[in-house]
Amino acid sequence: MLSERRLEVLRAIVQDYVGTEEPVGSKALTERHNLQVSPATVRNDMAALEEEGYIAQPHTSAGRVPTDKGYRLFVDKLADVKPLTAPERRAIQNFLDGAVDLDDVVGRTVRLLAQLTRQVAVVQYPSLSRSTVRHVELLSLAPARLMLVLITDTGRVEQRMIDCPAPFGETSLADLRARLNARIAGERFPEVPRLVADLPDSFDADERGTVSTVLSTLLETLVEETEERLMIGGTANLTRFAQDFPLTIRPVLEALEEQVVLLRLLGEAKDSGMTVRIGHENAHEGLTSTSVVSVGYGSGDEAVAKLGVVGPTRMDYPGTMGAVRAVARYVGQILAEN
Amino acid sequence: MLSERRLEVLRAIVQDYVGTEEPVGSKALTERHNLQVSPATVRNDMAALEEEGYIAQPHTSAGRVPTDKGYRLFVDKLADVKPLTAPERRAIQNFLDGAVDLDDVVGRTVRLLAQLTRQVAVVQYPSLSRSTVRHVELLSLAPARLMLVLITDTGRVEQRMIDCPAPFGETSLADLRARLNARIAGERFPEVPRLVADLPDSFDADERGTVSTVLSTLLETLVEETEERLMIGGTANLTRFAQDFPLTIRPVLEALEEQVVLLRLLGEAKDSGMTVRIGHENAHEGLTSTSVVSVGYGSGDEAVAKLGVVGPTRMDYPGTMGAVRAVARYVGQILAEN
DNA sequence: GGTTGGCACTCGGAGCAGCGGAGTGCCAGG
DNA sequence: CCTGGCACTCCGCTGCTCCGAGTGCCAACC
Repeated sequence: MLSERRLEVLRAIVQDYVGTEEPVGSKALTERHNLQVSPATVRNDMAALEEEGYIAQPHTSAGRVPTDKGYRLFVDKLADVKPLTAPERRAIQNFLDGAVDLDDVVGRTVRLLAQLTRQVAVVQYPSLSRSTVRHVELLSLAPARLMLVLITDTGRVEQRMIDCPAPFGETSLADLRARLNARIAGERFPEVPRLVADLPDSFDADERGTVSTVLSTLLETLVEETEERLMIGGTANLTRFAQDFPLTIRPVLEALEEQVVLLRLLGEAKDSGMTVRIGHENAHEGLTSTSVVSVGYGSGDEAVAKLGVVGPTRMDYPGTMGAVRAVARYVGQILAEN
Repeated sequence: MLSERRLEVLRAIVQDYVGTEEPVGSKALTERHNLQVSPATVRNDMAALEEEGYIAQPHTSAGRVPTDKGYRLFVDKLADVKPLTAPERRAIQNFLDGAVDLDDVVGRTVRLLAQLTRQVAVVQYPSLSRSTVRHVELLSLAPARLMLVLITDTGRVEQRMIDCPAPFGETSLADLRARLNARIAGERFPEVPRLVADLPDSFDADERGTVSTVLSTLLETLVEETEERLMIGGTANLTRFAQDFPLTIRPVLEALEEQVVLLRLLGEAKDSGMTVRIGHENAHEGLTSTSVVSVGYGSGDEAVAKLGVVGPTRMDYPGTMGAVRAVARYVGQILAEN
């Protein structure tokens, strides 16, 4: 177990390094933090911390830099989430309140988060599987062509084109629409398959094909990979880390373009509470020198989706965590109002 | 007027520079293109081209590089749009055919375009003002809370929350919904304001307030800045130009994050035919060292929106133009099928 | 007049040496 | 266990030379 002072030294190293972006030496440490001990003592502590793998030196005669393990310890034990200032909170509120629909909410959230943290922001749309059905609409576009529109309590709208095996009359359509809504409106999505299973039986044989097609399209929207959507922003912030550039930034940009990667990233995070994944803790190899701070958000107690930021492992964790948590809270409120 | 051979020299310079990314000298030119003249002659031609402002040298003793004006001449006079290969066209078709809804179409198009051109792709959603109304849906969420859902012939779906001045009954709602659709379904959006202007008059006084609110929300969706949406992708391609990095890439990324900037950029392009804006021809200052190749796409003759790519002025114009045109065509087809 | 080879000149970039300074590890003394 | 002192390491900056690609110009040629 590390002594209290050594932890303090680690904390100081992390803070300084995050601030200056340069390896920090023993002398600078004693000057900027009043550790009440001499540089020589700090050097001994540093040697111990390095021994344990919490810090490392890039070159033999350079200062120390925290390792992933060091950041881990910092986040777990040494960092307090930094609450936002009152003006910041007001700004969030004002900015989000102007949103006109879900796309707008998500879009604004991304921009907001990117601006607050000065990092890349990722916001997931509310998951269908954790929402309830608000309404199902069926429109006839052509004699044998329907459009299915699905609306959730979180404001998400999904649409699908349907080619029917046979023409489907207006009255039958109204009938199907009514019965569908009667069964599933207000219900949670995972329940839907069970609730509609026997619906085709109550239709005439010549309509049953179309009804089945509609239902299978409906069910597909729930399992498909398109079920989960997300939006990212603030990629320009990546350019703030000018050192060894293309090498660092490129794999990150590539990873960010892969929705699948991002979804998996968010999926790995805990459902409740904030998750911080540091450097190599991220499975994707393009993201081994980045950290991901994410948290679930939702209108009620339960999270309907996640949001977070992606940044260099050398990031201001307390501040970032504070911003992420605050934004998630406000987004939850906005969703609840709708 | 420049002689035939000098134009040929300019073409060769552009092609070489685009290929090698390095200033091209007179000797290299004569070797790689069979110009049938000696380096000395080419030097004279180069001096003339430089005099006219088509090329420039980065440093006194370096090769020549095309200027924006040089690229302009190249694109206008010297370049043929390069058609895609048959496999490429098949790939496009296959890739786009799997789309399930409009978001998916746009998303796939962005990825496709980014991959084909190896540049940043921008795709605008079909503009509301150039679409026709397919259906308007009104849902009651709470006694005095409605949701308006607007569906266009291009598959776009817009939603808005509406707070009513007074509770609005189910039958009145059905009535309003029916009348709204009767009036505007199948009509072009710009006609809508005219078509619904007198609608409140036919309702009872106590309902008129809500009807007006609904209508004004409907009309707002048409003028709002959110009317135009777009999606971008392929930003990782920016990292391919490793030289003088952060300086180049950052303003571009920043510009790309500003939807407004991008919309203006696409808006400046011609409605029909392909538009190429080179370097300083772009108003936005972050984009003065990039070129934008854009074209309208649509299900019929008329363009409903635009798509394009953003890349360095040093880009393969024939290839890029070919890819952009081809993708626009296929997207138009897909939209027409829905 | 346009084209060509020759030639002197320019200048950026690679390669190398020197050195200054920040930082370290270790040791002896408090 | 802490501290000051000291020798050592090594990164990175500066200044230097040298090389070569590329140019402009000129005289000769067709």
